[in-house]
Amino acid sequence: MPARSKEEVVQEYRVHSIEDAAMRVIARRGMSAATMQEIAEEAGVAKGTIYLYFRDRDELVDKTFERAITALHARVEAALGVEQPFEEKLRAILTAEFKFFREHREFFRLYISLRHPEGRQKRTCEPRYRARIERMSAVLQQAMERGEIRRIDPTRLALFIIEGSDAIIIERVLEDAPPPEEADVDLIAGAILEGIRT
Amino acid sequence: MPARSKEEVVQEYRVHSIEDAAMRVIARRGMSAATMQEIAEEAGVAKGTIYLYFRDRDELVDKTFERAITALHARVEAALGVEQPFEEKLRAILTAEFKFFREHREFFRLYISLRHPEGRQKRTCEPRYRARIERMSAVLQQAMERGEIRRIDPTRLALFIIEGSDAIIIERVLEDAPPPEEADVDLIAGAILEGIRT
DNA sequence: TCATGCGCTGACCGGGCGTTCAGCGCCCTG
DNA sequence: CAGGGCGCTGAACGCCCGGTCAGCGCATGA
Repeated sequence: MPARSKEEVVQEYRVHSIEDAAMRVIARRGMSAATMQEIAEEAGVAKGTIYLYFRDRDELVDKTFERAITALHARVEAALGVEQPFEEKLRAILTAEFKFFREHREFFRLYISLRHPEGRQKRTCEPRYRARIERMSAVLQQAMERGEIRRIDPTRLALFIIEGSDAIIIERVLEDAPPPEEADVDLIAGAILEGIRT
Repeated sequence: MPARSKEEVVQEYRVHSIEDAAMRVIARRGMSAATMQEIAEEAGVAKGTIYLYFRDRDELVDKTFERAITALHARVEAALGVEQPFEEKLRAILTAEFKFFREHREFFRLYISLRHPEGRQKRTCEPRYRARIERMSAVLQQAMERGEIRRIDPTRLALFIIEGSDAIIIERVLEDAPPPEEADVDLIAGAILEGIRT
């Protein structure tokens, strides 16, 4: 039983094509230099067509970000087991994020641009980013309650870990031949768990 | 003996006024929404006047960033003693950066925007940012040679620490009543030196 | 095969912004 | 006090880009 009519399938296909095109153009031109014209060309449609599926440029960018970061959240959530020691959870999160950005290299610039929104454009983007922090914060808090890690302001700590890791993830995206993922996961997990003092 | 003539003094004053105005406007509007018109009004001059002192918008933004980040580097350098244990160096760097961004709150948005440049605009900005990483990397490397901290890829580690700290610094700028600076310095230094495992 | 309409197109519009430059007035000098 | 030039001004210019819409052609169904 096809719950979705043929029209809906076509519609969804178009929407996704355009979002994918937007992501690629933003990745290579940057957020502010990405024009509707170029996005349309990249998607193989006319400029006007985009406006049949998205109200305006903001909505297109918003929805594109939304879809990607929802996928990222899902990936992280799927990697997290229920009864896992903290170290495994941390490594699972990092590994999931590394893998996600390896498979979606085009996403990184959109992500960079929308973490700290400039003008308006905070409808969906910034809350979604904050949700990443809050998720990590919750994991940290749970580990503190279990006595696995020291008691430290979990939100601050989450911010520190996420942004530090993101910096390494972005660096990897820009590198021609990044080191193996386990090496960077070990580096981060080791530094944050054991500290760097000898 | 005035090495600088009156004209030079006036010129420098104008240049600085305009740069300061640019920084304030970028802080409140965001990089892409900051117009030459508004920067001119903020500086109390006509739009055309800006072009007597800067070739174009890019040069203005560039020079503004340059001046601020040079001041930041100087502040960090001044805070670093020669023969200091690593922990003190790390705390000195963090404290200097916290203090700098507290006194130059307007700088943070320019800093965010130019860390990862979009189009061209990499003449001075990105290298200056990389220099921050390299400076931290050098401090880490020295500490490794002295056996104060474990041997870990110093550039990666520097990236992790700087970006993690920057995230907290930016968070503080956006907070109405941030916690005492020592609290956040302790958090970062503690987490990175001793780790968070109990 | 023809009529219908729906989805797509892309030329066009309007506004905004960076950049220019002709002129104005103030200061400095003789 | 008169003349000149230098620094500043802001109206005007042109480009660029987001957004629109009249019309075209293809698929569909009779």
